[in-house]
Amino acid sequence: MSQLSERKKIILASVVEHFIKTGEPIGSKELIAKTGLSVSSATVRNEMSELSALGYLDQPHTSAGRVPSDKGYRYYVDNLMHHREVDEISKRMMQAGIASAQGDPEKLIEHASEVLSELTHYAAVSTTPGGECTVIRRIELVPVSTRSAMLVILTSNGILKSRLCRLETPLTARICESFYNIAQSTLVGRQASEISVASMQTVAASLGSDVLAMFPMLAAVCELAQSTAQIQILLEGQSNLLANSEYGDNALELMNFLNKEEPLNRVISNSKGELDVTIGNENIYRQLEKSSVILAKYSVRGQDAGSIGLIGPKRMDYETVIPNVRYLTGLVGRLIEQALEE
Amino acid sequence: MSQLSERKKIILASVVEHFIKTGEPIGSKELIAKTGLSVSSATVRNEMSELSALGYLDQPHTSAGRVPSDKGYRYYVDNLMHHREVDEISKRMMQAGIASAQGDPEKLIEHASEVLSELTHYAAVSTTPGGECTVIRRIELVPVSTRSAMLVILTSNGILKSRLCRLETPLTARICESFYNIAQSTLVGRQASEISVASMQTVAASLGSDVLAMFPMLAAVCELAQSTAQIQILLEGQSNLLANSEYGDNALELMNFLNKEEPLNRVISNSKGELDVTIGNENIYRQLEKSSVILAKYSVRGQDAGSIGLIGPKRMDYETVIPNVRYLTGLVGRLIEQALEE
DNA sequence: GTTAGCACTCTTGTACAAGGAGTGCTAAAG
DNA sequence: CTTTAGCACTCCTTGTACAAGAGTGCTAAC
Repeated sequence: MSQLSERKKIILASVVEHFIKTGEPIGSKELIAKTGLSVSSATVRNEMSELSALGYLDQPHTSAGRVPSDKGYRYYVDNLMHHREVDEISKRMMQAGIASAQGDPEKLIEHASEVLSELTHYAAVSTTPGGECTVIRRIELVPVSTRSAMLVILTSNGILKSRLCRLETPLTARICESFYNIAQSTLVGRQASEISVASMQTVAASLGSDVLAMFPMLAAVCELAQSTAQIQILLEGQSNLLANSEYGDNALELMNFLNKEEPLNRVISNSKGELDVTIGNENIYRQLEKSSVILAKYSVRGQDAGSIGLIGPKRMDYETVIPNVRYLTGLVGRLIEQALEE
Repeated sequence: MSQLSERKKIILASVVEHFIKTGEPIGSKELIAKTGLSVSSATVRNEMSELSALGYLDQPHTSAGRVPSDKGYRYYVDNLMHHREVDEISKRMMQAGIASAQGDPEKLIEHASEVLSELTHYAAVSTTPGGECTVIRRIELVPVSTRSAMLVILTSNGILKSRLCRLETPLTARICESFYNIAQSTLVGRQASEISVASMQTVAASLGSDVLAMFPMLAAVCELAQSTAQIQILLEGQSNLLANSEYGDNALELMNFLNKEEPLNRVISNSKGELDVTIGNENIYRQLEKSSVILAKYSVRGQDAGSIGLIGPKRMDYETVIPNVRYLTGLVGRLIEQALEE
């Protein structure tokens, strides 16, 4: 299947690159001018005809030039494309863009998405670290007034969240201490996702008369724990997609699709390897049939922590964009690790 | 200037309402059918002709029907429109949408924007509370390990922010205490926006040899204070705008405009009254010439705290949308106040 | 295997006519 | 002075026709 003649490879690569650059089909004559092949246009036509028969090229209509099919893009990405070095300016931009958010992993990912979409002019998607492996590391309760307190929670992957908590009854020292005991014994060291309303009820049952005073705090800690476990999906720079004329009237449909949590979640979790490119109809959703999705995982301490990627038209500039995404995930992983050092 | 005959008012209102509903111009004949006016089409034509001369109506071309001009919309909004009651379902949706975020004013505003854009199918903009009047209410430092600590900051308007802070030297009890003293004496009670790198340097100067150990914390507290003072601008549901065909090719331009912080900021801060409608070219930016902006302020304890509003095509459904926005700002203000009660 | 030549196909742009919707004006009626 | 019928006029839209241009596929010769 990957046994294309050298010449076919040159022709296929040329069609893909031309289409990526211009968005226009290319004909046999123009292709010769571009590649410098020393054969006649008829020969190229024969080759293109075979490439069409093999499914690598499409024709918008009988007498237009050729454009790459999904299979053509796939072959290009897997076998023909050069992986460019990330240029210094882009590296700087990425570093500068996320440096300000060190110490807060969620902000870090947000900034990373922003800078990536700005750099590439496509839409960036990403997931914050979290999920199953998030463990509660620390819980603090700080009284603010007699009827309110700040609750702070820190997780193993460096996520820090806090919220104000209003109380039904005055906060006594005894209640405070009791809360600390509970936090220490039944919450710290646990997976954040385990801490549900149900598990709180077991705790509450053992409290006797303090249950009323404690209730708002337990509810708040529960909510807070869940929000740290919750992986957030970020979408940045969607408006970049509008500049791509291939979407035309489908732009609205695509936007609506991207703004729905659940399918987007499935798209992201569907990616397999370290870096994964999904082209057109390879996507599980019809709404992405005109798009390519590039997704790379960032890892923290050797574990997959989340993904950062791009969504754009199939004629994305793969050669420069893929290295960018790869570089960025590396950078993000390292920065999160740094923040976690003891 | 507002002295239009009753009949002219009926006609103007009818043109506006028809255009809001259908997006199409309306002619004299169809207008009679719609309004039930018992005059001939020629009479209506004369009236329309005068309304055009007065600048309330436009003609896309000589032989099309009439559409409202900016001035026509203005007259409609100011004098002709009915203010509908907010229906129960919408009220419920708004309440439900923001209830889950009580206790965190920023989340509250975010959810409010989401629910508003969902409800109206326009783009929602909003600003979080903050700005000049934000006063630091409380600062806490919680050691996590020898080399890191959590820093928590609470403001007068209920915003609670925290971040992890990495230290150069081990955290001793003395350093902790020293930090508390500084926080208590020079930070708490101050306006958050006053706390700049410069003001920190004055503090640092008085520290002697502890300055090195203290530096990361001071930098962090400074950054945190500034981020609480910083008003955030939220934009939600931009993709709703794509469904409005009047934008056509300008959709991209509009989106790009809306995604820039600074001009959007100016648009919002430009609103005057309690609730402000800006139509088409009344906007200070050309990019909004095809849009209307509705902005309402929410207030906390009698002070303006921020704005929530909508951006949509000029043919927005003002009658239902304006009451919605007004209701929502009321709700938001009350909820923030509740969270602040001692 | 390669190439020149040619008929064929399909898109794009222009031109033009027919049809329709709506106006503005005039002159007569209320 | 207001209202109305009537009519010519304008402009958009739709459909058709036609020519130009680009590119292909095929055939036959090299």
